[in-house]
Amino acid sequence: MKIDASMIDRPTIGQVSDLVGLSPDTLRWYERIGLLETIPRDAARQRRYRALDLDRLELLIKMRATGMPLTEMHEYVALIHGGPGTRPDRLALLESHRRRTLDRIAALQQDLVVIDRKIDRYRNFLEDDNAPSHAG
Amino acid sequence: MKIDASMIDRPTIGQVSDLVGLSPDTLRWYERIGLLETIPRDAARQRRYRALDLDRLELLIKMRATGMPLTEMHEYVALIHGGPGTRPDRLALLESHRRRTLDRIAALQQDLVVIDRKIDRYRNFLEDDNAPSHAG
DNA sequence: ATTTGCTCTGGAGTCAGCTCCAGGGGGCAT
DNA sequence: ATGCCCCCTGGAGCTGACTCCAGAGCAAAT
Repeated sequence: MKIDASMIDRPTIGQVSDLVGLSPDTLRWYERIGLLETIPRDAARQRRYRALDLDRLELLIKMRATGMPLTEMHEYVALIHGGPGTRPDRLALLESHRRRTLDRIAALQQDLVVIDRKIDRYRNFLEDDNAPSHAG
Repeated sequence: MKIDASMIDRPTIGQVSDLVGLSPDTLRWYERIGLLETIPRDAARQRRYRALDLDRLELLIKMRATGMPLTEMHEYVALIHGGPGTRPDRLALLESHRRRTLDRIAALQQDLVVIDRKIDRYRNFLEDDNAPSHAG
């Protein structure tokens, strides 16, 4: 196999999959539903991802990881398609997502308090089992 | 309607729903799949939740809120059914969930970094738009 | 006595987000 | 030229977690 620039710069779907941790099926599916642009194909009609596709993908993955629903990612992509004039809207969308994520982190910490209380109760049970009554 | 102790101590499904924020359908469904014990019924065959049902429910809700899948909640309930001898296992389950939740919080914060970078880029775009070149 | 409102059961439907599959290449190692 | 491995498309299938519905009961209000 001859090595050319496209091999280095333009990974195939399997390489991207290994790189970012999404399955090839998921990558194809993101493209189908319009989260990614149509990825350019090589002579054999196989996908070759460009740097800009990977950049978009990185952001999408972080959005997903922080719990943004696909519908909202769709909105974001639609704004991109709307051109530079939509930058304030994109900023607003990201800022509001950021706020929500911080709120969710705070909520998680609160929820953990209840679980921690339960953990403490179980720890006490176990202590009592090991030292049933040192005054008996 | 005569007010008796059961009205105060034993809320109906609607009252519990208002209290905890799960729909009556979801409460019935949690019972069906065995996350909650069979709730005792009153003379009219309607559910009357006891304090211990509500305690369990509170924990389940916090488990869900912190992302524990139903299957693992099932395991926890199965351990309860296994009697006091399973307390070490229940503790282990809760502790491992606690760890995972802390890890997830850390991951969320990391993921936000990428989003924050994007936000900064958009902020810079907007600044440039407002003051295109102060040396022009 | 009829309407209103909550509840019941059991089963079906929904939605998000993937995941799998059939049927068909291309390219390279043996 | 025969595997083998990865890739293609389009559509179907799956899982988790609910959510809705039909058909019925009881009880307080009008």
